[in-house]
Amino acid sequence: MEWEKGLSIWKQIERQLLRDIALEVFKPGEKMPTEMELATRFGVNRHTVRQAMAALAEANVVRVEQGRGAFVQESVLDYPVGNRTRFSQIVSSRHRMPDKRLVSDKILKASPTVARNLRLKPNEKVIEILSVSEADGIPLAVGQSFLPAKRFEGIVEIFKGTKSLTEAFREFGIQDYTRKFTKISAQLPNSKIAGLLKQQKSRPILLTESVDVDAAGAPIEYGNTSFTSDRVQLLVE
Amino acid sequence: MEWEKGLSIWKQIERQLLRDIALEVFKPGEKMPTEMELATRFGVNRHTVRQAMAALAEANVVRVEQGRGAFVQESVLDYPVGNRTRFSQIVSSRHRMPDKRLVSDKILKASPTVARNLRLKPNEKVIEILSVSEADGIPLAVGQSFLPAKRFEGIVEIFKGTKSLTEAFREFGIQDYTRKFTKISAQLPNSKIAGLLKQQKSRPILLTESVDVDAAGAPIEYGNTSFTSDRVQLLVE
DNA sequence: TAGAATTTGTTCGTATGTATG
DNA sequence: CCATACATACGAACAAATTCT
Repeated sequence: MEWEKGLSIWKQIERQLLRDIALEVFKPGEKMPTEMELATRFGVNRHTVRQAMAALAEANVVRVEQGRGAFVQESVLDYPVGNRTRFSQIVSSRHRMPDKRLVSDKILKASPTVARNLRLKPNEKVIEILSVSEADGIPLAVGQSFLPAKRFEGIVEIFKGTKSLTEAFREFGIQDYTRKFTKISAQLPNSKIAGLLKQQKSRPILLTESVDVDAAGAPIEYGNTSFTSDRVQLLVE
Repeated sequence: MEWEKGLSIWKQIERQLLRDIALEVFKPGEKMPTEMELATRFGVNRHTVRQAMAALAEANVVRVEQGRGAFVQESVLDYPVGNRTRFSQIVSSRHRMPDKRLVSDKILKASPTVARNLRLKPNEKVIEILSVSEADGIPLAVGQSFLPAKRFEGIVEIFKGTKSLTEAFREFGIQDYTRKFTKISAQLPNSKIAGLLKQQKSRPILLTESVDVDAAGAPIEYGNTSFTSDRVQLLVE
């Protein structure tokens, strides 16, 4: 590579790498060449490459993981958190194919937390639905939803067909519902969640805990959603 | 320990540990005894203790880290994210002593991101303020704020006295301001942030990116805040 | 910074009790 | 009474992450 005068070499390497990423020579999510490989390719010292990479990492273009390498950051999806959040609308408005895949469902007794949030008596029956939300086949979130079993008997069958809880609720006469609150925390995923999200166990997740209520204010869903922090960020407006 | 009939041993151990935590025999944030220690103390197999611990971890009472041990979860502070979030009000309303400590401040040229969010021309001067927010002397968040230097010349001195940006803004004639948006992501902290938050580098942080605007809609602050995910969760209502 | 020690995580296997039909 | 399934409990060995020396 020819060095341009008056511009530091690491800046020029940074620019070149930025071009390569823009042109998808290195694709989002993929591993970049090692620092040594890049150093030989550019004919410079490894530290010069490191300076360029540090700038890219600072600008959030790549993500460097000790012992594993550097990875091109995927473009993050802004996921609005509000009182009328609907997954399919959000994703398709970004020109991506949404899909919500049912992983498992069962009927069980409400734990104290679930009972409190759904305003049920302890040990009342609830439906637990585990699902994975994807865009273009890439998992974005894993949701664990709890619904009062008495009120929503048979909802799982409808959900399987429509792949949307909003639609399924409509079948039960709920035209509209709103988000009562959303609590957001950051955690490291357990093996199950990491597997479903197809991500490293060492990468953090955004965990939301939320309650949806019907027009009358009665809780209809309590859920935890685990978002991949590499591909999603939450947006409050 | 005497085993009660008709109740599985791991359930009884779970109850006992829960009592110990409630009575602060094991205090929030502290390390629990190792599984082996507990197993000998209760006179059972390590697996039996693990089952009890798994239940406590599931209920979010403890947090288990491979190679390190189990820790009692600290009570988390609900930090509201809205368009009128004020740090000192939030913390003191929870009966805790808020403090915002200035770490550093400098004047520098706006990076592209900063310029875009503050609606400045690239390379215009901005004030960068790095601060740590604490409650009862425990760090909760590290904030990096950028303000237009031209408009807020000398604000750092006022901030040093009042320890509140809200107050400092008032000195500049800004009676009221609102949050335009907040973007939330999860990351692992770099060494600097981890050090300021006094937390492990392997524990994730909640990172918010936000812009505040004055009554006329002009951006007055662009900032990134890193919250300890162990002691804070964000709340959207 | 290399290796030993510590601690939790996972996977075998075995045995026992309990509920169900 | 028997067969089956499931949860409980113990034991041993090894993997993986972290801390100590």
